[in-house]
Amino acid sequence: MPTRATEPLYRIKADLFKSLAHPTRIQVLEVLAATPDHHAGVARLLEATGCEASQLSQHLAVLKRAGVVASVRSGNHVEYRLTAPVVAELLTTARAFLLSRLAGASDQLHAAAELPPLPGASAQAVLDAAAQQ
Amino acid sequence: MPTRATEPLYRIKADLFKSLAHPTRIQVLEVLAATPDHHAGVARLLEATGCEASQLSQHLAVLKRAGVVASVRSGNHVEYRLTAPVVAELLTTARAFLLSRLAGASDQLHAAAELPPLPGASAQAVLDAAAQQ
DNA sequence: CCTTGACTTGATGATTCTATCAAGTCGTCA
DNA sequence: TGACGACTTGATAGAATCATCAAGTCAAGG
Repeated sequence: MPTRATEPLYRIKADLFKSLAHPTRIQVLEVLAATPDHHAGVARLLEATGCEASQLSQHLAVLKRAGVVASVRSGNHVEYRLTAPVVAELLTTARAFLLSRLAGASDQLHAAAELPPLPGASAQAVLDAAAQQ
Repeated sequence: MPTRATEPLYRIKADLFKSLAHPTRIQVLEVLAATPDHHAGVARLLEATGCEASQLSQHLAVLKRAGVVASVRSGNHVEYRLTAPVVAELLTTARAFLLSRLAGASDQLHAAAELPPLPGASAQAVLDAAAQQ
């Protein structure tokens, strides 16, 4: 039970976003979301983030406390996994927003300059390009 | 241009989530997302959040810096709006996760106790009930 | 003009987060 | 069993965030 039942939803939601509000933790979730079964070992996360073991461990603890990931000990090492596929959706939605913001800003600039957008620089093109990774 | 182009995406994403990581800011976004055209005046936000004007203003500034909302001055008062509909989607996805977590926890408890779930307490039922608000 | 209302901006102490380093746990293998 | 590897936990100094209060801007209305 990661949260108290008596807390209002907007507070719980804020805590969820707070658990995502760090670059290293985003990197971790991106790695997990990128694997077919949404899990990975600590070693994999260590090399992906390039940070110190204890630091990674603390960030993983934050994600675990938030109920975003869960861990399983497998012999001498530990595997982490997303607790729900919708977590990956959260990341892709965030990316969609960021890309729409870039595209929107670009469109705004072009509109302000009263020039047609460059070929391959439209909002859709940006999204298409990004979809390839 | 809310962010530098040279920053890696995971850092930009973390900054986005950081801008959402406060109860008052979530309340603001919920109010905006709940209106048909995704905008509302400061007075409306003030009464919805119940916080002091200067405090609200600072939270609005955070959201604006993150590019999540934009403001328009209309005579003597100011209107805020979501910069993109996908922001609302971010909130509903977060809620979907929280609900799936509750439902999942409930299912786990039932499984652990080796008892059948109560009628109306399944994951789907929780989601259905929540969909009504 | 100048006052008043609606917001925003600045400054400051208190709380919370983060990175670093030391120490601890828990399996495995010699 | 006892040393090593893989992680986790604790402690602490430094950085960032937040709430509060004072002061500032800006557009109507008198």
